[in-house]
Amino acid sequence: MKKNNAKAAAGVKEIARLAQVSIATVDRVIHNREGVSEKTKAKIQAIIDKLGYQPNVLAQRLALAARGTINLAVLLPVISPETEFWQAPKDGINKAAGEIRQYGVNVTYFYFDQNDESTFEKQVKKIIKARPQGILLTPTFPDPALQLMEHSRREGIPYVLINTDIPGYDAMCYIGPEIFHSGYLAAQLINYCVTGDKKVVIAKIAREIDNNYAILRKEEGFRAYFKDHGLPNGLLTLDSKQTEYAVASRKLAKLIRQEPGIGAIFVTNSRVSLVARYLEAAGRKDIILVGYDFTTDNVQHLKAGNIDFLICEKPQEQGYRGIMTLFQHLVYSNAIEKNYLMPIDIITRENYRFYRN
Amino acid sequence: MKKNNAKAAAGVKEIARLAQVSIATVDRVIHNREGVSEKTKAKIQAIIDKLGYQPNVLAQRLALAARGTINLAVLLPVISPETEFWQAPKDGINKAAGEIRQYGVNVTYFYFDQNDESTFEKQVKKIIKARPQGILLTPTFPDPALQLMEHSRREGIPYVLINTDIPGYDAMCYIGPEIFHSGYLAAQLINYCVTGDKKVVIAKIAREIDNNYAILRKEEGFRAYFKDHGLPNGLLTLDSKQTEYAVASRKLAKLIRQEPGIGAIFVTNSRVSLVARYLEAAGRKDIILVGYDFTTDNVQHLKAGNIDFLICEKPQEQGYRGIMTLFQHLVYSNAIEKNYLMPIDIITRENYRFYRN
DNA sequence: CTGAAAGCGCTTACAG
DNA sequence: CTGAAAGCGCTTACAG
Repeated sequence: MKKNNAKAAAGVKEIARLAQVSIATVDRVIHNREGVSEKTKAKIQAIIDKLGYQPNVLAQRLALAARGTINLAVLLPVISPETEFWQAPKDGINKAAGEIRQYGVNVTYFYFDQNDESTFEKQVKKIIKARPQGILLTPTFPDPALQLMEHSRREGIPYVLINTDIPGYDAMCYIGPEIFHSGYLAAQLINYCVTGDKKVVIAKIAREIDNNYAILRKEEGFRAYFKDHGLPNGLLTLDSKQTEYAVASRKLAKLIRQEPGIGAIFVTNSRVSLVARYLEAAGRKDIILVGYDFTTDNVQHLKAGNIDFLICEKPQEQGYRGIMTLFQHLVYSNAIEKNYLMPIDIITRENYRFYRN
Repeated sequence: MKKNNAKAAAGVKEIARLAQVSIATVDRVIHNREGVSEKTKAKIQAIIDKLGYQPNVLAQRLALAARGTINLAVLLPVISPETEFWQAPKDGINKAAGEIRQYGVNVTYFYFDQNDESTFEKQVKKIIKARPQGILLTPTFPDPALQLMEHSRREGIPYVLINTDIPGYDAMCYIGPEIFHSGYLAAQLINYCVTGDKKVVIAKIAREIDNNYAILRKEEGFRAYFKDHGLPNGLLTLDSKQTEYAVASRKLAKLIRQEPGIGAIFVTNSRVSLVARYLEAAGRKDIILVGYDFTTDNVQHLKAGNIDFLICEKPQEQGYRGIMTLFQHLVYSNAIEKNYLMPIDIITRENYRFYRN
């Protein structure tokens, strides 16, 4: 029977008593503030070290509550049925905001249209004007995003990127998946499920394919896996810049007609439900389908057996952690971890029930 | 641009001012304590409701720090190379203990030997004698575990079960996986990877197979899947009550020799590394291997390609959450969620790098 | 360079 | 039934 801790931890008062100084002076030493003689400082520091002093975070926060409000800006896509994915990060952000609201933290949302770069630019300008103390964003449009990040760096405003990184740019903090590996993993799963005589399709269904870094990078990872482990009987491509079911399904139908022996389809984003819907309608339960994100539609199709694997990277936690990172940095000067890579979760019909975003 | 919150939240002081009473009386109403006239109570409650008052948790906790120490008892297996799995829950418990230590919470460990029920019984007696305010345990041996739980129920001591539940017993709180589904999922994965002409092996390698509920229940889930979805060419069994490599591998070798056409092996616990080691030595990379837990050995074999899938149920989080549940119940009278089912995570060679226990 | 005092928002004896 | 006051451990003007 071992005790985990013995005596109650000593606080500033006890340190002050031992050093025969006031607690204000102790506080100065603890926070490395100016205006303490070397001698007193050394004496106090020695006692702190000896006692293994750990500040009471509760009391710290409570005392800090006296300080003014902290304003955080959040730049995300508007949430529509088509962008349901973003509800999850938003839920996480709201959860965090709720927890730290009582410490005087304000979270303000700035929404842009994923299909219109100019709305992103407009919101960037608004954020700059609002002068928040911290920023959470997803860099859907790299150019204006870089502009915001550069501005923040100059002004000393911390920011956090979620969901997607900007390749080649040394961002202050990224919280999200290693996208390349995410595609790599998708290929591994398919490789397990499909025999060597089958063809595999990479489907990219998005308005903006060519400058969507996430989609392109997932494809790279996917192709890399097959390059490393031997190719299936063929790697086909399906691109659709129109995201309506009618269009996407027509293209898909054509491809399947022209290319017999398709064993699996990998959809690089949450639009996998469109493909699922088509396969269901066409009665093609034999084709393995892998895609992204724990959205209502997708889970429905997973349940029905139309989707085999969903890959998901805890979007809610990304939002939550992003806000908390900013908060802890601003309030406690905690260092910001440059890269927090999320787990790449595999969801199937048999474990989705227990999944937590 | 929507604001998430407007004015700073009102506190007890403001409520007292508005109701023209003292904050002590406000406090009484907030906590539903005796000794407030109906009239005052109603007046104060109305103001609380109108303001949507939310207590400042920080201040609450800080004030509570004045109260005495809370003692929590933890009943877990001793950690040896063979039971490395338990390091993870312990890490989670230690993490939680560290966070709440400053609020006067003490965590005391009681260790038993997984292969010796009498050590479990002995520790149960010790715990009862120690009179902790809360208990965290894993019911490896159901009988003495039930004894402890019944005792706790009578005494009004909250307890939390982690990792394994006791079937048919209505425990106060269980934090862990739905074990049946865990086996079911394993079967699904194998079903994806193996063609119908192959045989599948269920390997149970443990000193105590017959009264190990977790192992039996996983097997049930595993078999149920194949019953629901059609059987492979044969479902074989490998039991070994000796957990040394020499013995287990000999049995395995014999089975593989006798039964050609084995396509996959499912190991119902973390001993999967023994099988991995054998398959590697025998050069049988063609056999799909599925097992449990993110231990050093297992991850090594995953990396090397000897294990295909590891199923893992966040053991660290189980420990962390278990302690936090007790803490929050004891300090804030938070209700205890009866069942907190952990996600059933799938780990492969391509995503283990990003996994967080 | 140092200290006394007020305050963060809540809880708790204690007094009436 | 109700209130004044002290205290949780820390931070911060302010005074010297």
